[in-house]
Amino acid sequence: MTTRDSRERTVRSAALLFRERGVDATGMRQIVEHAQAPRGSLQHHFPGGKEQLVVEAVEWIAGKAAEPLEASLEADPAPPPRQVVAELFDRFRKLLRMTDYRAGCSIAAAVVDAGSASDAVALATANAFRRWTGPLERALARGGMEQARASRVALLVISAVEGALIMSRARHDMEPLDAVATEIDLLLSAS
Amino acid sequence: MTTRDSRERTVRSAALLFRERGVDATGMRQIVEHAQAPRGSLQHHFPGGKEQLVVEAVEWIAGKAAEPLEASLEADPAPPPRQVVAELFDRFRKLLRMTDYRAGCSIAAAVVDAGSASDAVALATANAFRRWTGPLERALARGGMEQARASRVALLVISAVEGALIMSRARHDMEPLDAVATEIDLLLSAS
DNA sequence: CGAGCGCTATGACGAGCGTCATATTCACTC
DNA sequence: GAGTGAATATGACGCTCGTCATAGCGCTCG
Repeated sequence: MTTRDSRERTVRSAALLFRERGVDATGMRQIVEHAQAPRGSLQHHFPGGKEQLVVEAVEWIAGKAAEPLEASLEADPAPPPRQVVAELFDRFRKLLRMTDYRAGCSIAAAVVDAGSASDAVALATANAFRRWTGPLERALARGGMEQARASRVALLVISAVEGALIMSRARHDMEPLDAVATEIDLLLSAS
Repeated sequence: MTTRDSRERTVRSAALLFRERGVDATGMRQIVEHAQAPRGSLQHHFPGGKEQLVVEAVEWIAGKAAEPLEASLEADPAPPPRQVVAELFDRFRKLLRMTDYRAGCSIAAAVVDAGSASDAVALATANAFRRWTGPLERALARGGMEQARASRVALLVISAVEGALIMSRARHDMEPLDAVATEIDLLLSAS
């Protein structure tokens, strides 16, 4: 019932707050408050403490973001890679616009703030990125791209998105993300 | 004498610590300790508090990283853009290797941790990125690339570097950075 | 010599942090 | 309806944080 809801809401709120303020600057009290969840359940649901919450938040947001990618992999008339990538950029464009350039990527935040300090977090972030590059790589290969190149291009696309997200946040404008989207599309067209 | 040294060492240490642990997780006491600088001078040298220190650290590291780019712009036999970019990747490869994948980019750390909270930091990070894209863009344009495209490609290169840095840190291996370097070089070859 | 100033030393302040110990309430089964 | 374990409430713990107030150096210049 509301019980499992409250646990899930906590994980979700953690991910949302992390991507705006960073992991370290986000306190557990703020998380449960944002989630409208009881503070008393923190030690019950997350006995592993903040580290566990960070890991679960990373996994949650990774799944959330990987869904559309995996979905388009299984779609009947498989959409061309160009379209899959374009939609990926669109989602981040919308995120930046909706939060007035305040939000970034929760996973990047976890890497920057806690990646060097906790092996568990480092592992979670590495897996999270693979959930993005994996489907993308398969989509590219199925689109006719040589396997080794598909692997590299998938890494390039995700790297470019992550980096452009940071630059657009810093500049408070969409130019980096737009420019990167344009050039990546060009690259995919020339396949 | 040692006086100005100590101030500069503090800024330098701040930048170095930020890129490993993030801005928020790095305390002022740790910074002066790392810099072997007197704690008492903090309020004297940085009356603006931690925010000022973050801004100066961002400016310092941005200059440090922009130096080679600007230098190759003024070199007599101007090196081809491909080489300039390759050397850029090499420097970050070395950084990752030397710190066992613990270090990332101080500027990215500042954006993630404090970019949304402080206008001064946001401005400093935006300017820092421009100090990288600017010379790169001019190098590309001088290499024969159309101006609008040179601007986009410069943004792509820096974005890709920043993103690959994050992914390589998370995975503790060089594959993302290597893959991105390869693909970017391919893109520049096809110019 | 001594006044002034750049720099440093030191300790305290209030706030927030993550964590824990200890109840208390709730839901559900025998 | 008693009992049982999951879920929540509450407050305190020790620690670190950024900042500040206050004082003490060491140097130069009048």
